[in-house]
Amino acid sequence: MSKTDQTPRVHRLGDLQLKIMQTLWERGEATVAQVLESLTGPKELAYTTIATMLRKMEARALVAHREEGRSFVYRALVAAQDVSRGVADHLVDRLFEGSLTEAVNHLLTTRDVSRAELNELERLIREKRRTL
Amino acid sequence: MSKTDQTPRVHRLGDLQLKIMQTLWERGEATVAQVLESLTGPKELAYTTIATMLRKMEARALVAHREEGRSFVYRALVAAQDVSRGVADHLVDRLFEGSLTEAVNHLLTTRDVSRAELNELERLIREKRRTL
DNA sequence: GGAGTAATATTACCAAGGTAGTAGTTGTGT
DNA sequence: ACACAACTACTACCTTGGTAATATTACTCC
Repeated sequence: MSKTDQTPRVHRLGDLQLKIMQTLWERGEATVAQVLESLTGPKELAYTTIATMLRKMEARALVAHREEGRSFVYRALVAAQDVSRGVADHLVDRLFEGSLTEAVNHLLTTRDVSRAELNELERLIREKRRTL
Repeated sequence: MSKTDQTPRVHRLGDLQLKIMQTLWERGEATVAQVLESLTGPKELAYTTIATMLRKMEARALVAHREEGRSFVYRALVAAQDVSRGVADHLVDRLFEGSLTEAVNHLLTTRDVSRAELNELERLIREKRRTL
């Protein structure tokens, strides 16, 4: 680790942070304005809110920017996979003591699941088994 | 809603809060000292840390207490199911746009899964299908 | 060159989680 | 009665996420 630790704790990203990351993952790069645009939702956020958040995220090494004219073009520094993995693992550990089957079981019993989804899940399992 | 809203946002419980809740769920009731005892881990927390946290949680209507002698005996006010459901749902929505199969797929591909677990998962799916 | 505008920079606030010290209270044993 | 131990109450502080206003800078267009 060269400078100030690095290695951001990828789990525990806030909701807004996640949404911003998702925009960056989708588009590869985005300016503040573009991130703001992509954030459709009930509540319209202020331009500076996004800008501030991005700067905070840069301080945590989640994103980086390059300058293009007078604008900053941000990109993600962490992969979507790493984040989902971090968040999901953290949750499985916290709630189900690391048991994957417990977690899936919970999802199956508390959510509405269609027959088609069940089929899809079985397909995924069979596929996974083949790679084992 | 009679007083100050009620209805705690059960997702977004902190790590410590979750651990405390789990102790309460397991034991039904517990004093501060008992919660502290049950929190084995690398870092020893101070007695007052637990006490303060419990008071904050009571303010958020996550727990309640009764007095027994000079001690407070706390109990959970929200069910384990509700919390895991809230947390898990929130995560599936945030990360996988509500897609259960996406979520499970992610778990399967990023984690080590044993053959036995895969079998168990298939069993769960078959069982779920029967109740549909 | 001055007005307007689009960006970033700075600053501020609030809420919540986490952590804990200190102060006050009260029961208990000698 | 008095010290001690066990508790709660109060206070404080730090961090992070979230939200945004205000200030500054710089480009662009008459």
